[in-house]
Amino acid sequence: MQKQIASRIEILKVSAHPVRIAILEELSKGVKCVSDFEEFLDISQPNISQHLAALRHAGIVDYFIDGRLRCYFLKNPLIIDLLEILKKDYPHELPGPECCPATKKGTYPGERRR
Amino acid sequence: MQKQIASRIEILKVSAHPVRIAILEELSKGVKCVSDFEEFLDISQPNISQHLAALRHAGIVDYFIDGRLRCYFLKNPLIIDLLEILKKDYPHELPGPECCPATKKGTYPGERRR
DNA sequence: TAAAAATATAATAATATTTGCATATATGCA
DNA sequence: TGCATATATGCAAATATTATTATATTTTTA
Repeated sequence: MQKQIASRIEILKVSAHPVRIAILEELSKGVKCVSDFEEFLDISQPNISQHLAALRHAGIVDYFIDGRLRCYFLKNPLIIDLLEILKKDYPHELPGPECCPATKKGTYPGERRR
Repeated sequence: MQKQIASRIEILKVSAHPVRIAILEELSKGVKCVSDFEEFLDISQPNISQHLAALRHAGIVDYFIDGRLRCYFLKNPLIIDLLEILKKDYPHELPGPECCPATKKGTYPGERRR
């Protein structure tokens, strides 16, 4: 596996958490400071800071300082595409192989001894 | 958070593992049975089965049976888009807010007391 | 029918993640 | 300077994930 893929899997892993997705969704709309998140996330301030720290350490977000506010913003462009996938409509499952998945039996298409 | 989003975050979470991404990448090329995975994944057979079980339980893959082979295939269409994101080229970071992130100082754009 | 092949399951141990709570730091203001 | 505000950090407990090992199940073949 390439290194780049590995680091992107790490990005996925860090993002794949309900609170962190909610944070990222908000940040996709614009800059937000920590107490903004307190208004709509039903978790403690330290916990919010911890999630933000995880996102920061993964290079997903960054912040600038305004007085005592930390103003967070999105940094990693992959996140935009990821958020899109979460909202996209997928009307059907993928088409199964042309065997008979209904019966759960079929013929393996690969080269294989029996 | 909507239920659908929550279940998709679960899909992400299950997928965000190097071995499971390698499995999904292979399955995106076509049906594969468990011993096919043994040929290029450097982990034990039981561990492969466990990863496949995790993917099955999440509704990401399914299988049909051919004799003693279990022929796995991709089921969830979101995975195709996810794999694409992992390979896509992202040449730059997202443009920062129009303040001065270089100095890490700036002015919070939201409505807030100081 | 017994053995082999392909795969799954179960139990365990090691490790990582998550949260809660207490406390620390830094800034602005009286 | 001292206090309030905004946020971060450290640590412990609870929980979840991962890999390992042993064993079970199913199907084919001899």
